[in-house]
Amino acid sequence: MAKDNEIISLKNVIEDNLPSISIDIAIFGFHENHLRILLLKNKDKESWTLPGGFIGKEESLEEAANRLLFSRTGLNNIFLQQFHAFGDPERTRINKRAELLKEQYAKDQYAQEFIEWVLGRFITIGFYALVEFTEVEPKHDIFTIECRWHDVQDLPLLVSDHQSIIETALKTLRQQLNYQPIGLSLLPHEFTMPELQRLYETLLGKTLDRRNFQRKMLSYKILERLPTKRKGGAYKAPYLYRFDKESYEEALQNGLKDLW
Amino acid sequence: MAKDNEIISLKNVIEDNLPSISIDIAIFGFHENHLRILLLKNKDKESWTLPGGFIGKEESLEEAANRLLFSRTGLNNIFLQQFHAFGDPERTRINKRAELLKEQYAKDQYAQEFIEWVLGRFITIGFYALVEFTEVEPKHDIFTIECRWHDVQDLPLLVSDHQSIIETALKTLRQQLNYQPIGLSLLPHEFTMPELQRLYETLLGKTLDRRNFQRKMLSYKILERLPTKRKGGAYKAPYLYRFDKESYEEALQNGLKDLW
DNA sequence: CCAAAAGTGTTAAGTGTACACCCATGC
DNA sequence: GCATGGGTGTACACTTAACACTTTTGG
Repeated sequence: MAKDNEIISLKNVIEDNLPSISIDIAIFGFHENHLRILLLKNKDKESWTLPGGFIGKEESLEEAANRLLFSRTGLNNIFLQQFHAFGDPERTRINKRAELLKEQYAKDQYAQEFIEWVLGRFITIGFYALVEFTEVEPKHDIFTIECRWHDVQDLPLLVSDHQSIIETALKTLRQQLNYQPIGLSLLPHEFTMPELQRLYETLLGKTLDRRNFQRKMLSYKILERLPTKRKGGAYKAPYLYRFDKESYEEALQNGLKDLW
Repeated sequence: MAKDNEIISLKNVIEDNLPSISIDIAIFGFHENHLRILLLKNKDKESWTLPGGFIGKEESLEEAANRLLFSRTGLNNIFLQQFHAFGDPERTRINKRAELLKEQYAKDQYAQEFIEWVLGRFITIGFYALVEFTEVEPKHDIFTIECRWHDVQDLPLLVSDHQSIIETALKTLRQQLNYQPIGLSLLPHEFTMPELQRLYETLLGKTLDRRNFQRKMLSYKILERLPTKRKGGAYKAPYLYRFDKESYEEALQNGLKDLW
């Protein structure tokens, strides 16, 4: 049975949001040389869902996306960008999440209204976000039972067209590698050159020459080499770097002369 | 006063389409070394509007965009691609088109319903289309009094955020020059190298070296030189070329190694 | 001292840029 | 023949790609 505040929030969903339109966000993080994506586990315990939600009647798309991103990660001021609208009429024809809710809240009038609303056709605006992996505190919502990272190479069963949304997001991410501050967004403030290289290699799906990578990266003049080195690891200690945000964004205006 | 079929069509607009979402299309053509865009003149005789419309309840975004494109140009199978969703809550706060209609159809119940519907907030999915200028037969709709080409360098007053939609479309067009069959879509089947160069120069907003342009273009192996030359003009007759569609699309997979 | 990783240097091959030259056409 | 535009060739600068060598660290 729904708790009071859940009932109220379900009722408000219809009143406060635009109909027929939703937002889904592919939230990417980078950890241990793997690109990860934040997913929510549905109550059916089988399928997973992209974080997402609806657009307030007085909210812009970007405001809504930032609000939704914050509610899953606890983060603000994150790189977030829309990349595609998904509007196949079949995409929300079967909505398992809502069907299950319908049974669960069978005696609840507001919930039933909500379920009818949410079972209708939706067009979703896909966003992708890039976050620093370690800063995220995943939080699931009332429709789901878990929120955690998945390797993009090893995705679980996803509802509706979310698999395809993720694939499009990844494709966009790769295409924009030289036009968006992707390194700055996915890595911690301080990182080593090999770490940056692993990120590029992961995103591009191929290995790069260590020496040429370093030279090219430095030639962009967007990195600041710090006096400290990373101690503790075996072998020679690598320098630490930090992005010079200003130079980075300036350089991205024309794109980092392509590329590998 | 509205004619019968207009009343019916207004009523059907609400019943047949998704609420809160629209489509606007920036239709580009290239003629006499100028990039043009197809615009509709509103009944106020002052402002212009992008071609657009709504999405049928069983239609995909692409189907809707193609239907709308056909209704303004008479063309099918045209290069058409979504590029951005515009969702500022202010963007449709003032809708002159609907306000004028409201007066005009004051005694008409269906029209009033329609006007209320259309005055609400809309999120619009922006598409851009590339057409062969000479093949288009511009047709205006019942909300407008004229449909004609405008030079993108010399745009008239536009409603709402349509100016900004056009600017975003142009920016996207330039960015995708090496990744989409833009030449093939905007030029006639047969064209000369200088004509192709003018197109690139216009899109990029800068002049290119004639000789290097030719060499680079030919190096892509996407052009077929025809035995005939363009007669009639003054001076030396240039060769005619035609895109090899298959090679072109294959080459675009990896992008035409950049670029000018 | 050795292995492994990081930093720097060198060079040949390839690409881009700027320009010189020749060809075709109309007047 | 000359002005104009179209087609081809070439030299040079610069970038890229491949690889050698040196330095640092833990064991």
